[in-house]
Amino acid sequence: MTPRVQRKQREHEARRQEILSAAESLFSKHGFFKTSMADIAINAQFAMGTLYRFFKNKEDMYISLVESKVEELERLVKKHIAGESTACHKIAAFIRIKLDYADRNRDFFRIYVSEWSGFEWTVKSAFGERVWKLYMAQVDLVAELVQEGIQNGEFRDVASRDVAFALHGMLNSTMYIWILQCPPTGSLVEKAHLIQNIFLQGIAKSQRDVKAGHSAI
Amino acid sequence: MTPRVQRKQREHEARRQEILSAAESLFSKHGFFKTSMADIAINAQFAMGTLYRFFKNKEDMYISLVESKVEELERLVKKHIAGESTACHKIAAFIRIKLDYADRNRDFFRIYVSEWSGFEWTVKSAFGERVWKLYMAQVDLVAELVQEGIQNGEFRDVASRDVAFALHGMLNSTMYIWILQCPPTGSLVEKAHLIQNIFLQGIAKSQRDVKAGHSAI
Amino acid sequence: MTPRVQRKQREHEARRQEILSAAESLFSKHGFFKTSMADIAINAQFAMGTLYRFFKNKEDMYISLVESKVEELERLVKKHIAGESTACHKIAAFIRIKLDYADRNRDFFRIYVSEWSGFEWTVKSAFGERVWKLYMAQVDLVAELVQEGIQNGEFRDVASRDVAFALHGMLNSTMYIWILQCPPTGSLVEKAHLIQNIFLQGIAKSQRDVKAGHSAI
Amino acid sequence: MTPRVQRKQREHEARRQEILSAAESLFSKHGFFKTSMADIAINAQFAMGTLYRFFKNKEDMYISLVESKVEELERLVKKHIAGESTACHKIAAFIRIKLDYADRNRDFFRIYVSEWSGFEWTVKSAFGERVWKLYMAQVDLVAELVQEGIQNGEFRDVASRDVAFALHGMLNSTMYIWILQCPPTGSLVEKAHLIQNIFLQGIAKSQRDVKAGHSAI
DNA sequence: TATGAATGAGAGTTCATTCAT
DNA sequence: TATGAATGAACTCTCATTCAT
Repeated sequence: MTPRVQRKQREHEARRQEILSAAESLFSKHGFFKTSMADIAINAQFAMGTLYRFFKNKEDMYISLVESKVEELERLVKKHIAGESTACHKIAAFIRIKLDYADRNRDFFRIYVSEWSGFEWTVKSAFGERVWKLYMAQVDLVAELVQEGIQNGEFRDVASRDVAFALHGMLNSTMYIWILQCPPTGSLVEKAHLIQNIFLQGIAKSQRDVKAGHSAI
Repeated sequence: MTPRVQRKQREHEARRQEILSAAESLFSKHGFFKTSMADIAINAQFAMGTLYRFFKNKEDMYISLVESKVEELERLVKKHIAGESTACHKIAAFIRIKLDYADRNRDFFRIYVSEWSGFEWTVKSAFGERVWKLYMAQVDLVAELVQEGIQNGEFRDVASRDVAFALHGMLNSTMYIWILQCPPTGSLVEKAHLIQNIFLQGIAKSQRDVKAGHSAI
Repeated sequence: MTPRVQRKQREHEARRQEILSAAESLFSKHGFFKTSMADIAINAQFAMGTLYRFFKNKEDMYISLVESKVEELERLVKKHIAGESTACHKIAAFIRIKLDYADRNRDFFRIYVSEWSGFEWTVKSAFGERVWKLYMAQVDLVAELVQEGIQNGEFRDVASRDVAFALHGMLNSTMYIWILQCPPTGSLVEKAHLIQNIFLQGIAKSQRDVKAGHSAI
Repeated sequence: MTPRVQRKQREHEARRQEILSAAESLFSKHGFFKTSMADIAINAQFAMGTLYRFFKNKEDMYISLVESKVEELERLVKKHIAGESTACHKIAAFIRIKLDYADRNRDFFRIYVSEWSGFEWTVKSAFGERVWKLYMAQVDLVAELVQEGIQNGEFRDVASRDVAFALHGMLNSTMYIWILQCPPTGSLVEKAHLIQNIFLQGIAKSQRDVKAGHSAI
């Protein structure tokens, strides 16, 4: 009986992915609110009722979608960082991987970016919290790498968490404008060098501090 | 008769602001879709029909709100930048002013940040385009300052527009997490130095290029 | 003081007519429900509140409009019929006058025709009854003429009221299609002969009865 | 599976008819605008949303209602006319059938008559055009019969289309007053003879033309 | 007396979710 | 287990009418 059960589970998972895939395409095009369950059902070629066998409700489906992708990204990031030696290289790898992943998951990242700096209703709701934690895990990962670099003497003494947020912002906005381009020009990974340079030089041990912006506003 | 008409106009404008203020508070808390016109009417202490004397529809109200604030910000930015000499100082001022403005307009910036990297439906719609242009004007302003700095020899030769986007991303994400804090700790302007340092050092003429992240992913 | 009061009354009546004229144009174009009081106010160049000084409400205005025109028509009809000798000639005059009046009051007759075989809500309502009675007065007038003709031996013995309704139907449908023509071709009075001929020959003393339509349906 | 699908379709059609029936009753009593979708839903014993599974919107429902009935009438008319020999008999049959149908579809004909000489908004709208064409098809049918009669020497040389309109007007107004009677007295078909006589004698080859109504108005 | 901004009930329509089949 | 018709609350927006000025 076990192999039978296994097959069932595999099929279940396959269906779930089909639904998520249809949802991803629609959410990315129209956003959460302008996408209806009926649309998703039609796109996924399932009956509306069936969607509710896989997801508690629309919000759950949305969160599950984001969650699964962010988890995949997290796995990728961790795997590649492990192979790098210095904090500098690790962060460079992080930047590269994230942009590459966005490159290959345009639809999803349209959602991701909106979401990241987006819907408070999500952040606050019980479900949203799950995604929020995943986001924070990424920020914390970078923050740790920065900390590591500070201790190694690679970077100067900066507020690691703030700096981590700044990096995420740079990545998001870079991804964002690239995603908005209707026929995407070039690949997103090409931008990796720029971000790496700004960020790593920006927090590198500097011979002299930048002196700017001291007049009251 | 003219003074009478003037008073009417003043009162009209005052009411409009009351409505926008109520809308700002609600949109910032619940987002565009989860805020109903009825909610706004109650909050603004007007009848629902009255809202439609001031705004064509819900979207128009939302866009008007964003537009007016972004325009105000733009005016502030331009005014303060004019007083600075080098590109470096100008950008530093830009960073400081934007964070300070967010500091003083928490509700609005919750909307702003969501919006910025957000709703495609807004970007695409006729109204949204107006706001989108204002956003882009800000990006272009920074891009020009960067260009100026490159020519002055303050910065190295970077893609000014990409770099401008990166800065906006940093600012947005910094503002975002600060805004999310429920009892806001400290002031947002305190973060200005960090952003200034990362960004300006990040694009400064470097004695040595950063060498990182060349392994294939 | 009396002349002053008279002038006031004259002015009042003039304003009333201006409003009715604006209303006529709009009601005829869009119908009762699709015409708003705001539209009428703008068209009449009065403030909305002013309309309510002249008419109790929208329905009252509508009914007043129909009433005044139908009364005018009734006066015209009575005046011209008085000059004719036989029932035949009187009915012919009736037909001619009505078509001529429609010819010169296109806007109104668009309303009239809709109304005649139209809104039961009007017929049933307290106001509608006033108009309904005016309509019936016209039918009764024709019925009396027919009766007169029967007694004179001009017409055969028909149910005068039913026949009167039939004539009104013919007139209305003839007016209706003519009114619908967007650039009106020819004049409506030209159709008078046809109607006169059909109707008067139709109820004339016939040498032989029409034999038709006796099979069960 | 086919029988199952068939049953579903039957049930679907049955529900559609239930809704149309409720709508017919309400539209006929209160007219299009004074009948709300909520009223119809309650009367049809369905939820409001359900109505929209069967009809795109309120207008579509209304038009569908009129259309289906008018089409049924058209089929009936064509069937019965086919069995008659002379133009005279055919027109007599047309009159009889239409009055009989109105007799048996009081509610609907209250709508029909209003509609016929009524709502321009309907005539102009995309949907209304469909109904308008059906009306015109009926007029054209009669016009052709008249033409036939003229060529056969049954009728004198009249403008067939104008005459067809006149007949429709007679029928409509006859139906109209009968429908308005609150407890209906007698049957409507009884009036058929009168209309037949007036119309057929009215356009019959006359030994002498009617001479009337030549004085200027 | 004339104004027109304010009102708020009520309209048509949508859509996440349920449940009998 | 899968279905999709049915649900009905909630939405945005309209407009006849009122009333303070």
